[in-house]
Amino acid sequence: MAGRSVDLFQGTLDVLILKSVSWAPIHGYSIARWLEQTTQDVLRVEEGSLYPALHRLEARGLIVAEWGLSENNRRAKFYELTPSGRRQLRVEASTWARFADAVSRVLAATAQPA
Amino acid sequence: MAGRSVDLFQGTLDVLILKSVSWAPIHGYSIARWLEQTTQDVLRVEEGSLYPALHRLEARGLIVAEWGLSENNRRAKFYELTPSGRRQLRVEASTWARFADAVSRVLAATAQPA
DNA sequence: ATTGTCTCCATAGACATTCTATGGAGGCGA
DNA sequence: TCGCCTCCATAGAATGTCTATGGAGACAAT
Repeated sequence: MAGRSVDLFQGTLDVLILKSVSWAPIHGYSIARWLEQTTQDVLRVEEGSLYPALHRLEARGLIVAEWGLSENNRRAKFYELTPSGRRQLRVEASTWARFADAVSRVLAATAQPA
Repeated sequence: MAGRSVDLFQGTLDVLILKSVSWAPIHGYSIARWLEQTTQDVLRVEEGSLYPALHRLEARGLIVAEWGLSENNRRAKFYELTPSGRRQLRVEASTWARFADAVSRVLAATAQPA
């Protein structure tokens, strides 16, 4: 059980993607690799989740895509944050922090009130 | 925006409930109140989510129910952890911790690797 | 040249969970 | 008796993630 990865909790993928594309244009496959690497394989994003998510974010105008060539000389779509996407990243990161803190408070509670 | 509550991320409700019932028999309505109170209204559990979740957990044998009378003299179903539920609480709490830590690591990252 | 492996994109379909909306019944106080 | 609060419950919609699958091109090895 020690090394298993964790299924994503619904709603977290978007903010993870927004963060991944917040520095420089990056393609989908690379996003997945970076997330796995950064989290030591705790977060594993399946392609069947990733690409629909990217399309959603693009449709909402939070990221924009452009075709290019990957490091390995392959056709790849590079995504980048729009200004609106950058605002959304801030919002969702702060929402996540509030939420995670609240859950932690519950799980750390040692007794219930009267 | 400051005081808004956060929709639950799918998958977190179970562990919150298991924790809520981990001390003494408690009924559904009271679970919702306790969660709101403990998280200063950040986590708000709707009844349409709560009761189905309780039934799910009961069906899985993680909690057991017994009818009783509430503090206000009303008919209420009191839930309690089973031994199997207590084990599950440990598992899910640890899964949550791993997950939350991984997400935090991503959101705190300041640069992407080569 | 052929084969295999890896990269990269993509879609379909199943599945689980949470939400909104709604209803009802009983206790209690005004 | 009227209204509010407590407590349980279900139906239906919406959403997002997963598994499974496919395809095509780059590159290395044989």
